[in-house]
Amino acid sequence: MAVTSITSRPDSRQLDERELRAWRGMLRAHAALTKALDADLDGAHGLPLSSYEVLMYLNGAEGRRMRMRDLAASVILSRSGLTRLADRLEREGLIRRESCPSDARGAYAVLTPAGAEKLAVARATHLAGVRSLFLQHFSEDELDTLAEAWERVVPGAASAPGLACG
Amino acid sequence: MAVTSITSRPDSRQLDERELRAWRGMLRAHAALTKALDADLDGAHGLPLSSYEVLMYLNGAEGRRMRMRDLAASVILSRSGLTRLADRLEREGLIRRESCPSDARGAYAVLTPAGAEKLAVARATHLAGVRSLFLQHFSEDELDTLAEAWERVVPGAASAPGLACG
DNA sequence: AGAGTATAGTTGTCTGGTCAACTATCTGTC
DNA sequence: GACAGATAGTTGACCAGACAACTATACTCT
Repeated sequence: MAVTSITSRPDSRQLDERELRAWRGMLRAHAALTKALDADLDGAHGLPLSSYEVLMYLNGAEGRRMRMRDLAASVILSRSGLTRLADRLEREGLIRRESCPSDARGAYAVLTPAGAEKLAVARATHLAGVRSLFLQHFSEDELDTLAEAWERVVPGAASAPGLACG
Repeated sequence: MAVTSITSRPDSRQLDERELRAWRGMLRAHAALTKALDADLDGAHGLPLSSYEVLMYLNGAEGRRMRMRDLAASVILSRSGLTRLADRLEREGLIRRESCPSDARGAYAVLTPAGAEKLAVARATHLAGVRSLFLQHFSEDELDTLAEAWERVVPGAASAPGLACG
């Protein structure tokens, strides 16, 4: 009588409407959100979302500095991608690089005072955007449910390091 | 797309843990999912996710053809981006362009038999991926809940055209 | 009918990202 | 303590998209 359960859903057929709504909905929502947030941030402060995230992670880190590899993982970028992003931010004076005393291969990205200042100004914009476009649509319980859902899909997704830094 | 009301309430309070888990969780889950799905598809069939989506939409459309602008909106690409993607697909023989009799400015992208064949083969891979990486983690009720959430965030996100085409 | 505006698609140019290769350094094993 | 991988970061080459400009066509209004 076969109300389809998780385990008995056929695997070879097309996605049904329910599945499509959940799946494509996420793709579309993500695209719309990131595009809008990036436009806000870049428009208001000339700071693309990816740059903002670097500053944000650095600001939340011990000594306002992070190893490049960790930073790359945090902002979801390849190491080379982060190298180039860091180049740009360094050129703008928002971060600087420092060599790592305990590992001569390594480098820290360090938030400069100018970078911290920029972040402080941009944060209001970004947080307002995240709230008005995303968070406000959900109750606290629903946010927990969502977080739990992400955790199921990608273990560690919700419980990432660098929390509580905006 | 830009948030125009951001100045009305400059709530720059940090996000709390609950909010961060829900928000960053989505960013991370999305990144991980699309990366994994693209790798699957491209690895198995030399067909990137974006190409797959074009074929999929065409296959589900009336006469296996769509106007370029509609296709661009469906796959979430700029018009120029779609022009270039269509160029590649046409070069591979998976689609062809046809002029539009009712509007001389317009062009159809039409799925070729080779494209339909390619899609048929790749679909199993993609659907299996979407199921194993995403859908299987949720009950039917939860999928409905998710779809409803997307709809709240971006009206129309879940109820997009081109449904029921895999 | 003609003028003015809007739209479809393509193109030039640029940016931001990936991957693979490279150098320098670290670590574990014999 | 030297050698054989691993690992950190950078660089070169390349690619996919975005945006703006352009051409051609369609629509609207008088």
